[in-house]
Amino acid sequence: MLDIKRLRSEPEEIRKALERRGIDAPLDEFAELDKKRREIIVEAEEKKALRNQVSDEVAVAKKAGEDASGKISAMKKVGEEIKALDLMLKDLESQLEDIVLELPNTPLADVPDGADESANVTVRTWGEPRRFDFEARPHWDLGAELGIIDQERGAKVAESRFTLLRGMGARLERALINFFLDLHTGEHGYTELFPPILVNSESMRGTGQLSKFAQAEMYKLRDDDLFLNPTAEVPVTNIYRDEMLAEEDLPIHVTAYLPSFRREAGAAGRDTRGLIRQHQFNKVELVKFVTPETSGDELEALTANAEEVLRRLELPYRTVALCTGDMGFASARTYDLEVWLPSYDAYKEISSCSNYLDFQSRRLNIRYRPTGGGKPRFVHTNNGSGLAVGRTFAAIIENYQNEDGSVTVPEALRSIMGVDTITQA
RNA sequence: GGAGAGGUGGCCGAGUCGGCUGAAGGCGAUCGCCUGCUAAGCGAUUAAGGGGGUUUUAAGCCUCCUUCGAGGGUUCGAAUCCCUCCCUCUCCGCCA
Repeated sequence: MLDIKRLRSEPEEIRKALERRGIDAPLDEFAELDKKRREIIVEAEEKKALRNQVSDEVAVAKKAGEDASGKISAMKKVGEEIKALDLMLKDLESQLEDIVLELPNTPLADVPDGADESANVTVRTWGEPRRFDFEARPHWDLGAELGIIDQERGAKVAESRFTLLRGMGARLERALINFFLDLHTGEHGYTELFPPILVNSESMRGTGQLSKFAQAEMYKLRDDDLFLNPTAEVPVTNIYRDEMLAEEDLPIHVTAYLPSFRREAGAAGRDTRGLIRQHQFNKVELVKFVTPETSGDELEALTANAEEVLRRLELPYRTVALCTGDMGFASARTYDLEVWLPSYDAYKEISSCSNYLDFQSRRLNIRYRPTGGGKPRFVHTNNGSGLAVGRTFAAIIENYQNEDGSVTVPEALRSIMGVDTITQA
C-alpha cells in the first residue's frame, strides 16, 4: 500500500503517477474522508483526555475517602460520546482503507509509459533464436512422443492443466530445480528456504493476493483458513511479517523452490497446450529484503541472477522493461525475462523481476532499525522468478530438439541428468 | 483429538484483591567519560503508531490519544475481571 502521509502531502504527484498507469485514483474522496477522520480524532481525543484526567481525580478522591459520584456519572456520559465517535472513526477508516488498498504502486520515473505490453521496452537480447533446418515441433508433441509428458493422465488424476511427467521428463523437472537452486545458493549468495505450501489468509492478504481482482485465482481449502500457495513470493515474503529487523541483517537474499497453484480462472482458451499455463507448476523464487537506498541496484542484480540461469542453459532470451500499464499492482519497476519459444514463434515470459520499494513491506509491516539508532524504516522488497520450471522445461525441449524427435540435454544439466540426449524410452 | 501452562517493549523478563506501571529489572543498542589498544567500569538516553501545536520544509521541541496475542464485554477507569478466537509450550493419543 502507498504511504498515507504521501497521499496527504503530495496528492498531485501521486495522481500524475497513477495516471501513467491509466488509473484515475479517487484522491479527492480520500482527502475528504481523511479530513473528516482527523476532525473526529481531535474531538474524540479531547473527550478521552478529559475522561482520563477525571478518572485520575476519581482515584484520588476515593483514596481520600471523598464522594466522587458526580464525576463518575458525568464521565459515564462522556464515555458514551466517545463510543459513538470511535464508531464513526472506525467506519471512516475502513472506507479510507478500501480506497488505499485499491491503489497500485506508483511507477518509478524512468519506467516507460504505455497502456499495454506493446509499449514495453526491450533492454537487452541474449542469444539468437535457433534456425531449424527441419520442421520444429512444439514441446507438447515432442514430449508426448518421447513419453515424458503425459497430459491425458494428468487430467485423469486431477483435471486438465495438470500434467504427469514420466521418466526423463520427471528427471528433467527435478534437474532444473536443483540446477536453479544450486546456482543461486552456490554462486549468487542466496539462502535456500523451503516454506509451507499452504498459506493462511493473513499471508495472502499481506502480499495482495486477496484483492477482489486476484482472489478468483486462488485455490482455497474448504475446512481451513488456508490456501494453496500461488507463488513462493507469498510464504517467503511473509516470513518477516510484523517483524523488526536490524540493519545489520540486511540485505536478506533468499531463494525457494515451491510448487505453485493457480486456478487460471480468467485464462480459458489461453496457452491451453503444453506446460506453459498449468494449475500446478514449479517455480524457484528469488526474494530480497533490502534497505531503501539499495533496492534499485538490488533489482538489477536479481534480474541478472535470473538471466544467468538462461545463459547457462544457453536459451535465447530478452529482457523487457514493462511499461506502466503492464506492471503488476505492487510493482514500481518490473523486468520480464522472455525466453525464445519456437512453438509460439515468439519470446514468452519465464520470469518477472520487480522492485516493490516499500509498497509490500508497508502492508506487511516489515521494518528495520537503522544502525546507530533512529526511527524504524520499512524495508524494500524485490522479487523475481529464477525461473519458472515448467516453462524452462518447455523451452529446453523445443530449443534443443533434433530432427529425429530426440532432445539434446543442455551442457549444464548433463551431470544431473545422467544422459546427453533424451530419447524415446 | 484430550489435559494443563502461557502469550508484555529490539530481545529476556516483573507486574492478581482494577486506579501516577506505557509498563520494575536485565540484555542489547546509542552518546559521553575513562583507557596505550581491546576488554571491563561509570553516567545518560533508548517502544511503536496516530492526532494537535510550533517550525519556510525536514529534523527537533511541546502536548494529547491509542497499543501489554486478536476481537468483543464489564467499569468513571483494565496488561490486570468476563466471553470468543488465534498462536506457542508440556504431557497423553495418533502418525510419515
